[in-house]
Amino acid sequence: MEKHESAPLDAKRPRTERGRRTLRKLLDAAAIEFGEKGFHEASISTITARAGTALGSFYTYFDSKEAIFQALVRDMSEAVKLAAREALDEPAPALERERQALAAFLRFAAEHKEVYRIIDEAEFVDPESYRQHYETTGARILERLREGARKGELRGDLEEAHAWAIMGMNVFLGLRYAVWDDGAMPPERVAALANDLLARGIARLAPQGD
Amino acid sequence: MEKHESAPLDAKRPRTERGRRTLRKLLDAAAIEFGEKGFHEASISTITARAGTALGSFYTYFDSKEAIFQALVRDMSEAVKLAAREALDEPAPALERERQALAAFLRFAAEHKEVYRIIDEAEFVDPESYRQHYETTGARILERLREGARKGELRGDLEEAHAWAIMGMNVFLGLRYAVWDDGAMPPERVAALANDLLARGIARLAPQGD
DNA sequence: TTGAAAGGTGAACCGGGTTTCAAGTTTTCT
DNA sequence: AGAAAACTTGAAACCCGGTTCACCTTTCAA
Repeated sequence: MEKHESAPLDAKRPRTERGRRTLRKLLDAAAIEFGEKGFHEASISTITARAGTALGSFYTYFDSKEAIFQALVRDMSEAVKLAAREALDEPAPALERERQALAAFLRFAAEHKEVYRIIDEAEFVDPESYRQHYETTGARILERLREGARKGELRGDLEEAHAWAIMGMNVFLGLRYAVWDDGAMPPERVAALANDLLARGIARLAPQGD
Repeated sequence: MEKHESAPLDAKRPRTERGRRTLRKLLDAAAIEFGEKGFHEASISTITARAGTALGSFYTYFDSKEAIFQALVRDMSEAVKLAAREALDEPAPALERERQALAAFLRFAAEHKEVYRIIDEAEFVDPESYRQHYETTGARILERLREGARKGELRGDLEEAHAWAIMGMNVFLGLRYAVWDDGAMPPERVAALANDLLARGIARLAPQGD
């Protein structure tokens, strides 16, 4: 079986248990380093120092600084996805699910601020991964909305833009109340507020549907 | 795009008409350069080349690459604010105003993608300015919501988090439909969809207000 | 047991971009 | 007009971190 060049790691995949451990250490160290300092301020020598390996070892696993950043972004995008999936295990009414999803996201963001920062910085360091992350996330939200519509709980005319609106809401609330001001407002309260906005809108008296 | 620098430029303010022109040329060139390449890839020598001045002249006006970036972010934050204010001149129902504000923002973002990119990158290059931009913007939205509540058009329990939710919505819709996919959907349509979400929520049947 | 492949090491290389500077030019002020 | 202040210039100093490389150690499979 040949290696497709889809992921840059293919050529450099560790073949050994020791190798896998080192790769993991590098990734973990990079998450901390990039999370704390951002891409530019971060240095590979600091990453290897944190990981407790030699500078040269870095290049056994990654072709460049960009490469490890990309690997990290995809890793984390996956982690976020999994965290969300877990929080949505049990079936529930559509709106309730959105509330749970946001609450879970807020808790996750508060707990892993680096993740937040790194994915955001991907907009500039690795635009393709950034785009992919949000397109995937948006698609998952839209899927939930459609399911809600199917069950008759949500409006039937919801489309991609609605999913993006919800996603943007969630991301900004995460930035403000989980990353910047962790603890000012409990995730549950923020999620409840946002969910209520989603459910009723902000108008004084809800008008009839058309 | 006026400048009322408070801090770092004071020592370096131009005293002369010629100086003012050069400063302006540098700022304009920097907007293009940073917008196209991002902070990292951008280089001061390219900026001065674009501006048609010598490399050394740069340091007559700015202490560092970071300094000009910061000046730019504040300049643009101001520009966005002004564009929004213009679009909101005439009084209108609260919800209608939000629709207009979003439509104006989308048009502005499509027309000035660099602005969008630069402000976003400030999260990493100049966090303080970034924070300030969004806190100010959020405060203005909240102010509009409160006014709407005062007039009896909006719910009375709207708070900062609601403003941030709306802001996040707007920003993400701007990223998706103005910056990435300009023209896929006209600003007016996106704004109408989002506004409708704001007005009614996404539930199938709108429940009563409190 | 042993050779080959995988992994580890860190000093040195290297390029490129920021920043400095000393000398020139233009503008302003008296 | 004359001198000081403002501004310009671009070559070169400086800095710094990414990347390479030749050699060493560990793991693995036959």
